Order: sequence, then structure tokens, then C-alpha cells
Amino acid sequence: MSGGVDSSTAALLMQEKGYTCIGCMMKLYDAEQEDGGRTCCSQRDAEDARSVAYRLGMPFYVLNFKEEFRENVIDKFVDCYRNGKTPNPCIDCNRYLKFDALYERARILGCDCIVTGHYARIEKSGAYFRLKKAVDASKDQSYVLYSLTQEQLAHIVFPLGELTKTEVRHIAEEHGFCNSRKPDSQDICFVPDGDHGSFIERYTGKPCEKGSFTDTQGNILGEHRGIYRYTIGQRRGIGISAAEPYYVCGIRAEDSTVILGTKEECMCREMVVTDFNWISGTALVQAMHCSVRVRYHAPEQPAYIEPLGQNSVRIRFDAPQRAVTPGQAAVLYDGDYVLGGGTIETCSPI
RNA sequence: UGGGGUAUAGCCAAGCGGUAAGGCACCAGACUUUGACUCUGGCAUUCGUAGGUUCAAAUCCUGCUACCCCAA
Repeated sequence: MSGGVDSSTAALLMQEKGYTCIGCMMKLYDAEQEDGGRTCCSQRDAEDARSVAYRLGMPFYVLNFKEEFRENVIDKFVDCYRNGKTPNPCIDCNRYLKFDALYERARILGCDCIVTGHYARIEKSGAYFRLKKAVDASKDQSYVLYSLTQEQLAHIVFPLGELTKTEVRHIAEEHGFCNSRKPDSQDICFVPDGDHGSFIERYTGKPCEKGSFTDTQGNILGEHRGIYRYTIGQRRGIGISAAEPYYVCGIRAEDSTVILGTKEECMCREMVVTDFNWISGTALVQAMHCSVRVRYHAPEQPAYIEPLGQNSVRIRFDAPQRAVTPGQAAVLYDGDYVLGGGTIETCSPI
């Protein structure tokens, strides 16, 4: 229970189905500042979660996962950015914390399954479990859940998968939850001010690591404030005026260079995706066509998928895509079902 | 110390006597359980400077200053 309306409502719905539940909140880090509840670990969030648990008559535990979070989310986040890539910490948090560390702890507590407020569905199909998009397409979170294994899927329940956000808020309101109108969380929870560049400098203790902006020909256009402040496709924050806006179309960590170009120069046709997880538990053997999502809120794009060893695939889009970004997740879909996903390792310009 | 040209926001730039377009950059919101993208809004009481003409001047005239080009 994060203290938000979704996990609170999930707890309620599970209890209404007759399950005996305990409320758990993960303490993931020490908030640098308490700034009005846009994080997931503030004092306020804990009070909200506890308040709901109390109202539902559930025991409520705050579990300390600061060490695991630091190792598997924050450190990875920082390393990823410093390697010129763009991390997705929410995916790592799901993978290593919510559905791994917390799952382990839940078993110790004698629980049969974990319930979260994610908007996604799990379906049993024969001996297998399938991960499916939420009914509310605008809130669908299947993208950030691609790393789930069959074993995990067998012990997870997503009670909100069939509901819309509006319905969830309505249910929370009806039950008098104090967080029924709480704004949706946003930004990286451990960087509440949104300035991840400065966060990385504070965290590593290293000052601003400047370097050059160049165009795609290698001409120097200016000086940047650290490669970790940029991501592929980014327009704002470059500070160079020209006839056309500049977009980041490449980041070279070796010599700390950020390559700028036009919107067209950010297009990509093919990428290699590693650390791949197939929801079915069986790796792809034969090349195939399916749909691919390369960012959270983006429609899937048709593409051709080829296996590259056990854990990697090569993906060629039917049509070029803009700003495909190493470090971000590529998730494969067959209609509403998630086939699997992995981390974008490299992408090649058109 | 001969001739010519240009000076408009952080950058580029329209305007050519009637009350400062646009683009880039920047800022603020919206969107968003990652980073981005995108969208909306804001951004020169003032046109290098000092005077003059005019009901009215960024626009015309004069001086000055700065920069650029061509000759030396």
C-alpha cells in the first residue's frame, strides 16, 4: 500500500472478495524532503495507507526495503544514466522490489499472494498465466510489468484491471478513503523535484561532468551539463537556438558527447533488445511479426522479431520510429496480451 | 579618418510614416506511477544613441557610436 488511491482500493476489493489481507507499505528510501505527497514514501503517504488499513481492519506493516531499493533501483538508475542510457526505475522497482523482495517477505508472513493496485490483468490459460492489458486503456500498466514470470503471475492479483480510474476513485470515495481525491503519483519517486541530473551529482558526489554538443557530422555546437541530463528525442534544455529545434539523437558516454539533430535524424528502424523475459517462460525460437511498445504511453507498432540467443531479440519496425531510447523497455504485444519484454540495448538510425 | 553597408528581445528576423510578425532559446501550466515527446500560455510601452521634421517615427532628416565590406 503506497498511500495512494489505487492500492487502497485494491486492498478493499480483495477483502470484499473474502480474502484475509494484511496491508504492507514498502519503505524504499529516506525522502530528501516532504513536499506534499508526490512521492511514495513520505510521512503523509504512510499515514494515508495506515488510515485505510485501519478502516478496513487490516494489520498494517511498513517494511524496510531501503537497501534493496538502493542496490536494484537507485544504483542502477545512476549507472544507466552515466552510461549514456535512460533508465526506467519503475520497471526495476516492480521487478526487484514489489514482485521479488516484497513477494519473499509476504511468503514469510504466510501470504498466498501479493495484491497491488496496478492496472493490468492476469488470465489463466490452461497451465499458463497470461498478462493482459487493463480495461482502462488510458491507465494500462502492462508495459511496466513485462518482467513477471509464470511463478510470480501465479501469486499476484490485480483487482483494478477490470476497472477504470474513475470507478476506482468512486469506490474509494464511497468508502470514505482519505486519499480518494489524491493526485496520481508522478515523477521519479526518489527525485521529487524532477531534477534527476542534480540528484545524480549529489548521489555520486561528483560535480557537473560537462562535454560537447555536436551535430551529426561531428561539428561542435556547444557545451552540455552532463550526459545524464539528456535522453534520446529530448528537445528542451539544450539551450541552442537555430532555425529548427534541435533534438538529442545520440549520446556517447565514451567521450561524453551529446549528438544533436533534427526530428528526422532521431528516427530508428531497428533495435536490439536484451535481458528479455517471455511471459510464457519459453524463449522465441522462430522469427515472427507482432506489436511493440517502446515507451509507456505510446501505441504499439508492428515489427518483425528475430531471436538472438536465449535472452535477446532483434526487432525491425515496419515503419521507422522516433527516439527509440537505449535503457528503456521494449514490450511485445499480441493484441491485449503481453508476450514479453526487455531492455533496448542499441538502436540503429534509418 | 576615402567609399559603401548594417544596427529591432538571449539568437535569427519581419517591418519601409499610423502605433513592434514569426522562428529558435527560455519560463510557467497541462498531459504522465520512468526519461522524453506533445499541447496551451507567457516572453521588446519599445526598435544602437542624441536631436529634428510630423497630428503620428523602428520607419524620413542630422550628429555621434559600434560592427561589416571594398579600396588604400
